[in-house]
Amino acid sequence: MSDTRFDPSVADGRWQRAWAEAGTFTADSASPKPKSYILEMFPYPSGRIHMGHVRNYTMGDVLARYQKMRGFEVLHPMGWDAFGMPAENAAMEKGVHPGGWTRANIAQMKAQLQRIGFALDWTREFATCDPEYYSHEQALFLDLYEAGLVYRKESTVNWDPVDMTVLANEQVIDGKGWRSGAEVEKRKLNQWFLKITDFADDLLEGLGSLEDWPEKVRLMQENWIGKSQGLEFSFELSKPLPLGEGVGDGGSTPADAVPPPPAPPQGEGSLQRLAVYTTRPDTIFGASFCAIAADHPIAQGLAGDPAVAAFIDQCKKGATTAAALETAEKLGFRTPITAKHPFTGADLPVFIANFVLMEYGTGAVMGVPGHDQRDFEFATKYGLPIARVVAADPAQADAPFKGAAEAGDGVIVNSDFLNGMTVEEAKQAVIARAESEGWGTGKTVWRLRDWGVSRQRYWGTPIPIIHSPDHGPVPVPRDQLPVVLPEDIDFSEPGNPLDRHPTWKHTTCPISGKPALRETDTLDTFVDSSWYFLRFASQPADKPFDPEEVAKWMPVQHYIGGIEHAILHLLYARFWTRALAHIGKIDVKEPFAALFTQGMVTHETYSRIDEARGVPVFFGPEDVNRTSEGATLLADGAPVEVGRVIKMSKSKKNVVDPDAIIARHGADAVRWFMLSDSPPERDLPWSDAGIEGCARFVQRLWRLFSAYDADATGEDRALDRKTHQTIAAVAADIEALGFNKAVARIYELTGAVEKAAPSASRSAAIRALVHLAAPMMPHLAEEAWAAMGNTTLIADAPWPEVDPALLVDDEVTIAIQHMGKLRDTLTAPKGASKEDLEALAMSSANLQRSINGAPIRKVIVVPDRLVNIVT
RNA sequence: GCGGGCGUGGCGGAAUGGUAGACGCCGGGGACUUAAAAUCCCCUGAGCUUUGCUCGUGCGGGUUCGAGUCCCGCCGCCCGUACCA
Repeated sequence: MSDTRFDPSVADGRWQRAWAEAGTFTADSASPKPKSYILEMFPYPSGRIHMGHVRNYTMGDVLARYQKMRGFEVLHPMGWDAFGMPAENAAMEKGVHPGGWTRANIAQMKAQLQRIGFALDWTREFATCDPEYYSHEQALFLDLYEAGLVYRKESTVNWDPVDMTVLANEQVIDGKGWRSGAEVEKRKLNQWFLKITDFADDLLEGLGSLEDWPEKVRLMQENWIGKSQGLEFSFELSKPLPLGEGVGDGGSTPADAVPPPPAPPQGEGSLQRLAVYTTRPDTIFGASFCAIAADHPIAQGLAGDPAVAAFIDQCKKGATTAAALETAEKLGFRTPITAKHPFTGADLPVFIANFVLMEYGTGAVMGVPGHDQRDFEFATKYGLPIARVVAADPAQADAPFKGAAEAGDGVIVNSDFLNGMTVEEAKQAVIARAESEGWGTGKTVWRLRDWGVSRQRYWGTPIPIIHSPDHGPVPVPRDQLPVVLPEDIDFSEPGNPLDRHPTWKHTTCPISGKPALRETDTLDTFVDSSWYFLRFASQPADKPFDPEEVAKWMPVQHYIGGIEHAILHLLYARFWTRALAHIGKIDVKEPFAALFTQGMVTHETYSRIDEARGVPVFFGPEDVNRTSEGATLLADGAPVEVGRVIKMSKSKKNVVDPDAIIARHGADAVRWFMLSDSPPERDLPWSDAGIEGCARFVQRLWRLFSAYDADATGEDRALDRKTHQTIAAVAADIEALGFNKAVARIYELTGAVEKAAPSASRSAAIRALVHLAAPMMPHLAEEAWAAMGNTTLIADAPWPEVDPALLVDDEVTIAIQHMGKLRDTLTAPKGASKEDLEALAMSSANLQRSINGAPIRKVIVVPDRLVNIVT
């Protein structure tokens, strides 16, 4: 070892080739070893790997390499979530083919990933746009279709009339299409849906078993599923209402389509009853009005009145953000209709109200101002009675309200037969009464909607359905799969190119043989990512996966990705896994045993205010000279404002390109930086000083490794202890995903070894350090391992054994306190008796000075830790 | 509004109720060098009457021999979100 510098530009490539040639990270499902499946969320092939990817995959890589060293057969695959809109946008803007654009991006990003030296099993790589992948997806879709989990229905979508395309909710900005800027229209289209609601209860219940998921994600999913229990019942209306035009379901999109609300019971050509849903049937005696949504059939029926129509219009204009809703005023329109209270017979006024949503429950509510804050505000504004029906105790039955509704628990008052019951008892009593008298039923309502999977786009998995003139929608026969996307495609006009293609959609009915049309919609890309982890585990040619192979690897032991997928992707994958289990394809319900959501990579921003326009102009870090005092622009040497540390984004120009950093400092320095300092779930602020420090440490370790002397003799017990304690601690930290702490331990041991005199212990410590560094800085570790004369790969080496006897020190530092304040520290033998420790403490001059002769009332001794004297 | 998270040096952050600030970055001083880079050593929470003492983990209380950690009440920031009946 004569080289004084570690040269990553040579070493990185050397070891990356060595791993590839040896198949070091190829997972063998036939291995007798215990299995470990480590997975990071696969990337969309946008064209470039960014720092967020690097951080995400580095964490998974450390786990994968560590698990391998611990004797597991590790599956750590990588692939590409390759369908989706950006490819079509590129096709429209640059005239390239979406497939070609995607393939080129994949090639580029794969090369980038390989330069970072990730321990990936590239033999299992696939892209979701491979016909080999999506053909199996089509087969699974048909399996679910046959199991009755797929259905078709008319649903409203956001339609961009200029681009002639459907927009997701996120693509509608202020009511206009994000690309065209055109006013978005509501359109009704026949769309395919997956029955995720069949699994709502199971998906909710399953969250309880996911102990290694972040509490936050479980709560988000719980809220999204949104289970509530209550009573659905109907009021008799004072006068029948003629049915008007425009009765239909509310606005919705493919992503969260809304089934038509249960139609209120109807008389002949009229509405005689008003159905409402409440989670507080116990408060029914407090109802003083009813409120219906602006698009409720009754409101629509009254829309012939210009005043009603105007009010409905006003409701639709309201803002939808949470912040806006919070301050939005409750608005109502009093209709001439009244509703008869089922117990008191009182006539309650029926309002059209802006705070009632057609999409939830029945689109109508009973208003109980005393015990619902919205109803309280509404009643206050429109002078409606506010009755108390729940009180802290019966004596408070007529206590006044203090400016707000009381939604809490208590005892029922002013409520006839419910008086004296608890809230819970009264709920049950009212539901029982309603059911026995036939005017209502107990009901569970879910927020979760069925999953609309139709997309009017080219670059996705074709939905394997044929629309027959005689037999309606018919599944494509299995022997005709896959339905492959046509290559000759024209993006020169707006709209779905599949629909416009001259021949593709023309086929024959599988039943009658008569001419028929293919479904031209493609599947939501979330379908692609709902089962890719199964395909990684097993990829036979003739079917989506082999259940026995899948069983060897699943569930994923560590799933790592961004919090932005907390709901949709993770819920859909959980649903899809359950659906496959439901039809007997697999024997696992929860795909991801543990989930980890990593923080973002952030960077400070550099900007100047453009005087003319009054807006900030941002500069990239490469154009700025940053010192500890501030920052100046390289171009003119004048200062720029150093802004907050925020997520890297192109618009703020605070992006750092991984390739440039790797070229400069090597893969290991970047990997080390990704693991250092910040806890992995928190944001990681990128800084030049930080990466330079990491690059320095790589060299510092290299110098230490270069000083390795296999023949050194002599024992250094203290260093042996430090070594073994560090091995154990780093292992525990990695297993807990506390990478920043593992990094700190390695720094500590490095410092200790550097200071130690040559000995066999020191050489052993250096060997241990090479192993500890191997999962994090694999290129450096391999280079050092080879230089030490090994002909094997350290990636294949076992994690060092720990001698338990060396984990405990034989001397400990005892804190000497007086009244809980530190007065001295003394060393004592490990395991010294309480009496000895007390005597030792009393010998401390500092302690005696502090006590100053005061009588000792109590002595607290914590063995091996401290002595506290109380006076 | 609701739900979740966070608040510790100049910065990122450590700390099973038991020595607050591990480790890294920045900064200061020194060694080596003709010089620079690289490297190495020392210092680096504030203050004071400096063998030591006082203060100090967002604020105010409490529990405890002992609180960054537990409890109660506030404040601030971040993320999520659904006026869900």
